[in-house]
Amino acid sequence: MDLDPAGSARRNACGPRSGAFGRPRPDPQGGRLDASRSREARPEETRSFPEGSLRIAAPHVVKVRDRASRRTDAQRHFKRYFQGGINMASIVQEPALTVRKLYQEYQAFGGKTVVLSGWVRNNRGQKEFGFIDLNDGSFFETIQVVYEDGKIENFKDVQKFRVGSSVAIEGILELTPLMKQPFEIKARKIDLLGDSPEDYPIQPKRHSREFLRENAHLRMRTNLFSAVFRVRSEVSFAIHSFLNARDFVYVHTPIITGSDAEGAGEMFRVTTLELESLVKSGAKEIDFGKDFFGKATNLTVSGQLQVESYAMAYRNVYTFGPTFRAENSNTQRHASEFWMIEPEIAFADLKDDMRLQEDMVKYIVNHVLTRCPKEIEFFDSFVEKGLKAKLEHVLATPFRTVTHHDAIEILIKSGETFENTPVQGEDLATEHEKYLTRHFNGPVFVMDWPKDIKAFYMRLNDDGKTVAAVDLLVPGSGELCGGSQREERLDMLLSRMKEMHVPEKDLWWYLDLRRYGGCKHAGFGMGLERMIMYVTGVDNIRDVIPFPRTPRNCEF
RNA sequence: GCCUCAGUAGCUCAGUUGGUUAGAGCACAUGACUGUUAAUCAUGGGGUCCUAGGUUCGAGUCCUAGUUGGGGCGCCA
Repeated sequence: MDLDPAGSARRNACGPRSGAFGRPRPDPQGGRLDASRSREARPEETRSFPEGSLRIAAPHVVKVRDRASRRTDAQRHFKRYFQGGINMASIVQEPALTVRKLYQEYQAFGGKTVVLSGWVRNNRGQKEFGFIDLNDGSFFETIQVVYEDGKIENFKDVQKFRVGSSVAIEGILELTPLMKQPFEIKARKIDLLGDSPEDYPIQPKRHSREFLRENAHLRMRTNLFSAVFRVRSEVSFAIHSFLNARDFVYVHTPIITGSDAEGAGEMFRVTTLELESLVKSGAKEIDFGKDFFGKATNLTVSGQLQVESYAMAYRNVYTFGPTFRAENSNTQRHASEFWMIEPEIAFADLKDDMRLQEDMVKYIVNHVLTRCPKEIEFFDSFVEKGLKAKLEHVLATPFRTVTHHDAIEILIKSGETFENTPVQGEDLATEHEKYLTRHFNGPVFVMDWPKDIKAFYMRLNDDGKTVAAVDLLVPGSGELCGGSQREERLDMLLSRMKEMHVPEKDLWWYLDLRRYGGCKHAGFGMGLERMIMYVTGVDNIRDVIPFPRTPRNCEF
């Protein structure tokens, strides 16, 4: 039994990650680095890190200094929840050194030996030396590795390492305050782990988005998509952390549904019936009683109805998962499979719902600006000029609100010539949304929609003509969120369902929510991909979802 | 689903009113180069011009159909 976390970390670090070089080297500096402290340190703190306390063990392994700081964050976390009896050292693995960590704390690593693994983004060989731009996936930026003839054993081979190859590198980190990059690695050893032959499609040059879409399994190795999908991860995390901090309960609503009354569009049929043999047997009708669930089933188009039932028990809840629409939509803003966040709040009205939307959007924007500054900088320069200023403006400004009636008035009085003439009581066309977001110069809520163009579950306003629905429009992504206060009055809900030909028998359980302890409540759906498009400036949904599914496209 | 534009080297593209052997940059290969950073320079290899049919003495170029991709609209998040 090994109760020494540092010792364990040392062994772990010499495992698969440093496998390229076998055993760890003896400590060249004979020193140690305070692991726990450096992990917590923010860059500005790191700069004033006392030089004397820095010592290093095996090349990239950070050891600890005293008993108080002997545990890593993860170990302390475990300790807090599982007091006693647990062997932390056997569970917690010291994370490998990454390029991200070096960029955060490079001052502290000056002159130290480091070990990295990653992929060659570019290799510029010259007669007696050369430069590899290494990206290890942990950080947007590459790190420059300098190799010299005589300083490494396999100079001639390394010169030939091609773009895309995976390599392991050992070398000394040198601070280079006068160069383009603040530091670089002087290599002592470079090993090829995986070659990348000359037909590797991703080259250090501009590729079209269309080409990269057809290489969706490789495109995240480019600057653009590396940035997009890291932001996607951060946006997702921000959503959970925003709602979790407000004590929302995360509900996993079903993917397969037996109801086709969700009313959000065409659905994908789920079946185990053997369609070929049905066709061959010449069957005129399909007996869904013989299907897997004993009834016709589909992929969900929304978890809203189910999550409403959880809101009637937990008060504040949300779903966050994939959603499927079989619409034959061919636009930059639609996909057949996408991710949606659907918060639902009890004892709340439309105003509360709008406040939540605004807070959530701002929280996400702030999180991405804080956590992905390099990525945002890149989007600002190469994707959407002025993106950063746009996002900062979003944070600084309250969202505007307009009723549907007033929005139509604005359009009518705008003097613009629209292809679709704006008419009171009718829906907004895409060109109308675009005009409104320009007019208000940022996100705008459009509320109180005509009841005939909205869903049956939306609460009828006192005017009897409109419902308490709201769309949040943003420049570029169009409708980012769509929400409403729900109709909690059973009689009103029933008459609306009758009006709109929604079958009561499938939704008996939904109606029960109004019968037993019903209360006013509201919620909304946010398209994850539309949020990502908004914060990155990337204008095609197919470029913000890892493997996009659209009509006639299900490759990968 | 409707409208529209495009498909030429591994990638990004040029290719004139139809005319001889279809070009460039990057990538790749070989060489040069003592600090490059989408390095640079020299040399070289690399093409079913999306597919099928048609017009023509002759088609990368014109016509028809198909196919794949882009953009706009509708449906929505």
